[in-house]
Amino acid sequence: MWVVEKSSRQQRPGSEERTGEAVKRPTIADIARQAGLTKAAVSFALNGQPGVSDQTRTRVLDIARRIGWQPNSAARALSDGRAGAFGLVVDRPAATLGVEPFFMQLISGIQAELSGNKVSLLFTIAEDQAAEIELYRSWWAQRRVDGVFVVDLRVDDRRIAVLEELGMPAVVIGHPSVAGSLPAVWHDDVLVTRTVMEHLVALGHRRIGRVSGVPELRHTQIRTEAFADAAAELGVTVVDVAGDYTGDSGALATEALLRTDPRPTAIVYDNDLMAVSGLGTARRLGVDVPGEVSMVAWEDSPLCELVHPALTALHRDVLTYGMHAASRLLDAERGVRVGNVKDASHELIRRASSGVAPKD
Amino acid sequence: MWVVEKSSRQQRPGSEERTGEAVKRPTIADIARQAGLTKAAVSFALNGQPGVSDQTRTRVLDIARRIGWQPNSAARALSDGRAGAFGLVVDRPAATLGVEPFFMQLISGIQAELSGNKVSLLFTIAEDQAAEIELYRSWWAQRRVDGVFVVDLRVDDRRIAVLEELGMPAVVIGHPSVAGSLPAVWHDDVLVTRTVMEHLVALGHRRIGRVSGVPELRHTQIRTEAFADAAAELGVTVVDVAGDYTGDSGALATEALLRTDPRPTAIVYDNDLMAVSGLGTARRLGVDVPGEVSMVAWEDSPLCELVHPALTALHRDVLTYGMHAASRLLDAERGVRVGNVKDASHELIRRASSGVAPKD
DNA sequence: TGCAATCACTATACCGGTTAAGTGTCAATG
DNA sequence: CATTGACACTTAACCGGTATAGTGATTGCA
Repeated sequence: MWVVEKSSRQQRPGSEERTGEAVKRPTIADIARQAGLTKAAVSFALNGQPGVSDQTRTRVLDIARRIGWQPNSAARALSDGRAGAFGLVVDRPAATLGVEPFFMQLISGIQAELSGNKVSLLFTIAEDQAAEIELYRSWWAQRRVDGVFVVDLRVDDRRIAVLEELGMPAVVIGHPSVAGSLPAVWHDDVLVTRTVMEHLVALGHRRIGRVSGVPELRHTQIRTEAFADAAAELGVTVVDVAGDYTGDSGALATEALLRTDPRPTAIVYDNDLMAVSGLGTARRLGVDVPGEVSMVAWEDSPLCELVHPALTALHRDVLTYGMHAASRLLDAERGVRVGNVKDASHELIRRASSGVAPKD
Repeated sequence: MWVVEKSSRQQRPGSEERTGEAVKRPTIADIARQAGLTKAAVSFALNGQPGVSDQTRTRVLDIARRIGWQPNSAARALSDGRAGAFGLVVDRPAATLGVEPFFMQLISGIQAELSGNKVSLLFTIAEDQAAEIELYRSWWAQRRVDGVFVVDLRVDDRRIAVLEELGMPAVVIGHPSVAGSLPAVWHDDVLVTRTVMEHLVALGHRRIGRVSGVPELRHTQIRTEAFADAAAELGVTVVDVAGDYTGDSGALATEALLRTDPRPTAIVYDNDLMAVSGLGTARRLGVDVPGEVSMVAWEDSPLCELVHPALTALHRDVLTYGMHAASRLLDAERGVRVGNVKDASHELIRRASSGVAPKD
């Protein structure tokens, strides 16, 4: 229920032309008139094109600056056939979306790279993958974007084929193995898995629990395999339980793991929220962390430092990740052949939640 | 450091025209040719304009559907003078940004309303308010957006005057008192403050601590005043300490409050993160929650349910909030006189962290 | 001194839509 | 039977940029 109050402002965009100069935005025709030139000459001057004298160019630039001219994006887009914008669509339940700092940081990074290139970012949250694909088709047909960033790769991802079919420039933020012919910016999760496992094994852990993210995501699958491989090589055991990134699932999974016999002496969580929840669950069940069970979160956030004991976590520089993705997409859109980029791996930040394994 | 791998895909947008039909997107000229009509007639048919027979209209629509025509957004924008996009800029340190689900939910809501109207959302994270203002000017000069959503109102907010000067349609998501002539969508924080205070006073609390957000934000100021007023009316004491939404500040503020003598028996936090951190701090100091101190978070999130004891929190429907804001901006942009909208207030969700005040 | 090349522009068309004004055809009407 | 008007279109201009093909004046060189 919402209440409409007193009307306040009169906002009539259509009336701009009538009220005169105040809101009217200048065009190159205005500059041309003031400079006594044609539109073409002004365009040459503004774009550093040859065809005008230095003196004229300076005069044109001065006028442009004085009257605050900026190119009309629609006119330019129509003329040179590029929208000057990239798209990013996320489809995830809103519940898990907001809690993770990942997307905000990613967007910060993307933006940092794009703003210097006068490219904007269209950001949307879609209902499901079908809606996301429809959006791609429609953006492309309408020439609303020049390319897109693809996140949250699925094991069998329908988006890739669609983007390939459309011939739409795109950069995959995720593992190249399911990126088809699209360039990918990615982390080596296999390597990171080894890092975590070695850390835990060095502390004496021999039975390790893992609470995964949703199995449909490709990176979950990759990590699951990597944990199994690392366990085999290091001669230890890994017990997998599937979560879905929510606190609830983290709690349930933790409870299940803590009830197994023998109980794992360490648990790795696929995100910070499940780890925090797992920590609470352990306390509730009277299990000491890290005395009886060590805990590690894959993905760091302020949350990890805030709980007690503070969570050992795998940290990565998402901002830079976003910047790299953006710079790749800029290249791809400009027609540069683009390969995959492997970004720096997650770094293990040791905090209080992981320690030596308890003696039997 | 990042590694460039093998080159993968050849992506040359410029080569589309040469390679032929595969990627070429149809225009109304294509439809006109196939239908044996002029562009104008096709345009009338497509837009439900009079001037063509029903038979012709059907034929045109059939062709359009068959060849997958969608209007070129740039051409339409150039012609009718509207960009078909709104903007949302946030300037906050990335650290506090990501952790709060607020923006993601807000964007979800905005998007839900906009997508039905074929309007896109340009989303950007800016360095500071100056950068944000520059972005507004540039978006407007370039006609990139038809209007913007303004969030995080400051006590003395320079953005309002700029938007008014530009004559740019805008909706303020925040209190009308600093929105100038711009329409606002807002919550009645004064009312909410009373709700919280009455809840706590009913539980016997007479000395209440509050950890505020940054004082530069208008809503912080409003709440601070409201707490003081409510305290006076209810005959209790409120002790304010300023935080900055980070976990660290929440911990410090909590420690400060718990050291005062007499110590407050309840603490209200301006966001969930500081509340969670405060909870941890209390435990660290050996102060029982809610036995010795009750805690309430202003702003609910999965986090609040996840900690122990679960946090009593003020919940609001951010999705709907975003939808209302979007619908207002659509109106404003279309020239409808728009007033302020008061949205439903926060709802107090009672959980384990608040209880009766301890006896002296 | 004559012809070509260069310079600094102008004229014009185009991108893909929308829209005001004009045209030819046919049926209704006085 | 001539006039009117409605209908179903076409013509052409416009939105604000970019790009290509002229054009007149000056300069260079044989």
